[in-house]
Amino acid sequence: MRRTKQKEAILKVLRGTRSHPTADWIYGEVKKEIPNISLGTVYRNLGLLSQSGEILELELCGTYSRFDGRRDSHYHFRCENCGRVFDVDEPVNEEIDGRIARKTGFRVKYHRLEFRGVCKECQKG
Amino acid sequence: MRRTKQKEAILKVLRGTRSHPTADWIYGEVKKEIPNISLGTVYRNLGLLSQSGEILELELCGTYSRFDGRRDSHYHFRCENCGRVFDVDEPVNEEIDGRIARKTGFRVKYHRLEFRGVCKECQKG
DNA sequence: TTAGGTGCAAAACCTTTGCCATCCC
DNA sequence: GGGATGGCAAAGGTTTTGCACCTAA
Repeated sequence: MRRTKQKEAILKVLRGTRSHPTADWIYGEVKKEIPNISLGTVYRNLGLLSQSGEILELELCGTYSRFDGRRDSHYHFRCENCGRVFDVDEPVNEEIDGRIARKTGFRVKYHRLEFRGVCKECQKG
Repeated sequence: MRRTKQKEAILKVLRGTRSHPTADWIYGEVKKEIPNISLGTVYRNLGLLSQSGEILELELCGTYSRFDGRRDSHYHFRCENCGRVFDVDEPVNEEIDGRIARKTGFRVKYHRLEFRGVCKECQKG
């Protein structure tokens, strides 16, 4: 991966905030330093950086939302190869929400836990 | 929320699968029963149903991706009111991935844990 | 009766891509 | 020099919305 001033600037913005910004917000910030940078470049670099592990893309949804008809709380496993989502049969940790609430002062309603990796079928290939 | 045959059909499809489908797949299934249903209706009903808690929308990302400049593994809290994402200072559970891997046969690389609720600032309002 | 729901189509939106110029190694 | 990048703009694909017509309650 080549080092460019655009990439540096994006990284600097990202390291300098704790706000988990969107691509568009990053674009706005970087624009202050490189006025003619394009949004496409921001996206391309975010992709490169997260691919190389230098940054983290939160909640990589695939591209579209998925829905679940189960009403009980449960966890998920997402295969990074085929994109499928499986239910995981692991007891839900009931006490952790309260602990986080006490620690942070936030009102915690519930939590979402998702494992990532490669499903059985994709391991064969 | 009014009961309509479209809503019933969507719910039936969703309850009858374990595949965590996308809106578009659901649309295709429901179309078999109600050929002239529109994709807009599917989206509207999925919204209503998940709002009322009858179904679960996985990975409600807001609409766009968010990025994080931190490289170490950590957890997040997402405020359902203002949409902001915060880091949570809770030690990462290192052993759970192995346990899930043994149990499921999947290769588990890591997990993503996100708490949901209302942040301190939004509680004031 | 009437507020909420539906179909259709267009709009909105975020993200990706093609093309060509430019820059780093 | 030559392949990787950048800028620009158009394309892509999912989701939302406006509007006029229904329909469940």
